[in-house]
Amino acid sequence: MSDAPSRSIGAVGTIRQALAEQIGQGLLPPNGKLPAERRLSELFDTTRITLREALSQLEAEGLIYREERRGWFVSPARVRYNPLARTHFHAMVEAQGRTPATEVLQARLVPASGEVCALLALPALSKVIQIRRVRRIDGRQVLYVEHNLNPAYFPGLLELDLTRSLTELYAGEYGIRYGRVRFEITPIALAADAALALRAAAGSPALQITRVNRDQLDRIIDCDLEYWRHDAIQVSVEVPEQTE
Amino acid sequence: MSDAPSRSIGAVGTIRQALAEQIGQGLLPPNGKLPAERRLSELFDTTRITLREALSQLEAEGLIYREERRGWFVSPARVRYNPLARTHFHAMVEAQGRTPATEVLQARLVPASGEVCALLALPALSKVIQIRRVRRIDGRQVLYVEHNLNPAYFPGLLELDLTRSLTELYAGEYGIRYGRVRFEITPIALAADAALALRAAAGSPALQITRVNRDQLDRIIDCDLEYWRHDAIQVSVEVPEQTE
DNA sequence: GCTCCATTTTGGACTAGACCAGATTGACGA
DNA sequence: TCGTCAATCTGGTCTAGTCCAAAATGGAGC
Repeated sequence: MSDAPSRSIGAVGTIRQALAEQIGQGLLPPNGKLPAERRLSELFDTTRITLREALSQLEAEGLIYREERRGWFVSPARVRYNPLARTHFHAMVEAQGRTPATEVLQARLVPASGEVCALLALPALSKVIQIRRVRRIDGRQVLYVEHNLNPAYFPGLLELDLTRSLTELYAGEYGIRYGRVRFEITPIALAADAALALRAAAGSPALQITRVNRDQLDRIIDCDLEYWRHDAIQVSVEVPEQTE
Repeated sequence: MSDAPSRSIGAVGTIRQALAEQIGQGLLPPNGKLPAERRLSELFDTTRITLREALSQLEAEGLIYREERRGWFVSPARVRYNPLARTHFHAMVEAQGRTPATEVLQARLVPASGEVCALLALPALSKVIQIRRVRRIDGRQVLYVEHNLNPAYFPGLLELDLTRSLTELYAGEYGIRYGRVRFEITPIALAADAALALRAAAGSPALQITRVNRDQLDRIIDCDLEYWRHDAIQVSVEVPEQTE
């Protein structure tokens, strides 16, 4: 898009371009594993440190990703995500020709953290229903979510099948539909717990999306703390209509 | 927020925590420069490579940032940014008690790129008014923007003072106000041109925000390609009201 | 065919340097 | 006082390894 730098790009740049080109040509399929670091460093006739520097840059660009102690893989295309849309994860992913999956890690009633109390506008030390889940796209863990529900609106929810979409549960069991939404997006590094769930290295680049959801009566019903692998999504917000 | 890992965190982790703690305590002021890498590596009794690994992690977390060949600095607090709001950059920054500044790099009539044509819904090879600017907060370059305006709506704009807010120019000179907005947020690595303008290293983590703006008559008037230093902002979207 | 265990492979972390080029700085002269 | 230039400092890049622990693998035994 701009003029090419005339000066040499160095070994790291060479490796980066070579791998990027191979990926672009489709020679390395999405989610395919790259050769071992040692093998690649031989291939490019360099040290592992230099090679890893190049891999890190490709990771930052979102072309490849790493699974902790498991190796490097080619990033599939990003999924478009509109936090304002009321469709649930499965519908959104399937609409884009991909295969979603959800795994429940924990579901329990706990004292809310200070942050969550503030988001839900609850008094200090309130209890909330906390649900932790990992979401996959085409088998790859891309999203770690912590849902925090105001228990007043969802009696007996912990007895239900939480593998189902929460959106469906809300509507089917409680007659609650999503209304207004507020959300915040912050680029961060993955903390240990989220990293573990995503099979990523702690400190990996990620996108934190915090949502506060209201129902059709404008009551705050829950908040989600989402942690996305940074190469997995493209947030796309289209406001249907805007009133003055 | 979760249980601490019991196993040793290693040298990198130790350095990370030590620096994070010093920054948290305010011993290193925002935008203050860290000691030279060699000095820090002596201080922590390790090699520069290991030290740089720790600095990179802190960079990923958004605690520190780097200026190309100039050193490492402490990141100031993030600025909240609502891409749906119609306030301009200066107003937004000042409202948060910070000092904004804008610099115009280029302003000219050029053939639009394919991407820009698509965003503006213009036929191929259309000309657009391209304005490239760098925005600062408290002296630090945080945003590189490329505005692309449909020239049909802005005759003679290139003769005007472009240091002023575009929002003001639109309203004052052309009677055009912002209406509906669509935007996309993607975590990327900085390309060479944006990196240069932001005094960052090419490949640094960044947030790309692409906006397509319409006026009060719902005509597409321009699109912005924004590149933010990833530690500088927190995107915060509050939808005022939502119609079905 | 399946489980379990030992071996091998692989990524994670770290050491101890070197060389280069851009940025900073301070001394010198106009 | 100010601008120029040279010395110095500093980050950017790279070499050539080592040690460790987790993951993958493949074979033995049931």
